Amino acid sequence: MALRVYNTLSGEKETFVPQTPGKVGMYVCGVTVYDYCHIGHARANIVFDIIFRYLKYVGYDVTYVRNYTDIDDKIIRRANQESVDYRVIADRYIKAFDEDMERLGLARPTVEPKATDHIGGIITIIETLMAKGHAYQSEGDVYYAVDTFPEYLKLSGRTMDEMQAGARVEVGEKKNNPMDFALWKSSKPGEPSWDSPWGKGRPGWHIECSAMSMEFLGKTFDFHGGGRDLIFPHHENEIAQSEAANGCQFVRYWLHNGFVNINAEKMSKSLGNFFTIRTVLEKYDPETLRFLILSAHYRSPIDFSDQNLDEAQTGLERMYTCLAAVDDALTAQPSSIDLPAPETLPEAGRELREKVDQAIPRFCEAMDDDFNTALSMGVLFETVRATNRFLAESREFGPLALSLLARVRNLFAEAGTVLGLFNRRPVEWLDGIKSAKAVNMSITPVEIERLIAERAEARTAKNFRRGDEIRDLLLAQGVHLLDSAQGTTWNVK
RNA sequence: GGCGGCGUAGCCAAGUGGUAAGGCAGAGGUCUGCAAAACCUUUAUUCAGCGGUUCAAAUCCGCUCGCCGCCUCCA
Repeated sequence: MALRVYNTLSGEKETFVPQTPGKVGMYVCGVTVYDYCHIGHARANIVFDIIFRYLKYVGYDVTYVRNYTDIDDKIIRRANQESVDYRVIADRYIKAFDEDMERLGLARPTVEPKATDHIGGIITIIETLMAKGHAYQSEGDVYYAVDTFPEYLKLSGRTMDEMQAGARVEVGEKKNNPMDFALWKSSKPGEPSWDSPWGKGRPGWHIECSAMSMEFLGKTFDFHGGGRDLIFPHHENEIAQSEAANGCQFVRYWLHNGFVNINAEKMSKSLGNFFTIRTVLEKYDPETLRFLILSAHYRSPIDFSDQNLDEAQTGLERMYTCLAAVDDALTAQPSSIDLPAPETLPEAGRELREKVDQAIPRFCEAMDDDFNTALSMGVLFETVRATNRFLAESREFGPLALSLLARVRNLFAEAGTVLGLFNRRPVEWLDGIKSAKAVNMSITPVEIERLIAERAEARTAKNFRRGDEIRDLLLAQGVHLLDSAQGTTWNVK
């Protein structure tokens, strides 16, 4: 089954054929580093992290480039506000971004270039564009003349007329056409600047991506990704620059992720309705956030709320609880060889074996269909149910059963390398969730343990009334007791 | 105003022509001294509404209603 991806350029799902067999070049627009990242950034980065991981998983040699935009108006403004060099701001938020992505469990891209390290390449492209008549100088600035590129707006599928109809047309006296955009901006005194054939200045926003992608991936490469909101103008302008300069196709498959919404509205800085990644991670586990993001298709909008995060956590707990039980069965078994002779699997076992046999193929089939993570997680949940059933119906496990459970464990580990989940030992993850919940309780774990001990004595003495009193008392505090043959443990509701 | 997308159970969500995955929540049951977890059963004759095409539509077409996005920095 071949990988099929939705290409924004064609508006259709297409079978992916790499430019060079066995290799993939992929560029994703990173962040402008002037503030902490919010959940929208988390989604974009997680989505492309999964795509990166899956491409590697199916055997491609992937070169993944994700840039930092470290020079920009907003960075300069922020630097002025704090009266520091722009570099201080850029470096601070690059560090913050790296920390956030690390906590979210993102795989490191192959290259993470900074715009300011590629000024030379940027200038070269602008010179080429000027030489070819696609750009013109105007009062120290250099603009791209969109009229010279007939295919302009092919990505967003609109026409110049449609774009301008009703749109606020800012009259840029410096521009020949209001739709023209800056390739190079002259700098005001005191602003960061680089020398160029057009005087001191800095690059426009779009040109850096053309320069960096060409540097690391060549003139034509396979995937270019980013949020939907980058389609216009950013990606449209990148196409105009790169294709006009190089005279060949820029990107073969354009991928765009959907937004994170708050109450059905786009989360954004300008609306002020955003949550930073670090704020969310104070309360929720990184894998929980990842789970929530993976539970919807990457192109659909996703609503962000505590309720959705809570549900995601419950769902992940279900998976981890199952894996913990599998680990238990796998390690708690006597290693002696005098286990029951070659057993035949009970019905639940045969059903599980069937699920296990199909799990990875079905998982891949889902991922092959434009990275359908929501469907792929459905496959995992079905495996969880079959596993739990088998566990619940088996008293003891023979070699056949144990090898089946080991396969369950392996398939989750395998799917986990693609989804970026199940990185922790199940019991550890569950303990982490438990203690996070316990923070909000009015009772300490020590007290809970003491009450459990008292209850155990009462129960031994068949004093169930006292035992139940203690259970109810703890329940009132949100503590559930779990009795088992091994003793009593507790969990937080 | 122009262009585009979406509307699937109480909630989240997959499904783009063949008769509705999965998760959460709910109900009943098994297990348990009682619970919890787990398991079993159950919860949309129906996919915003109305019409059309087809042997067959949530899936294609048209219209209506509602929500959202882009057209300006934005993941």
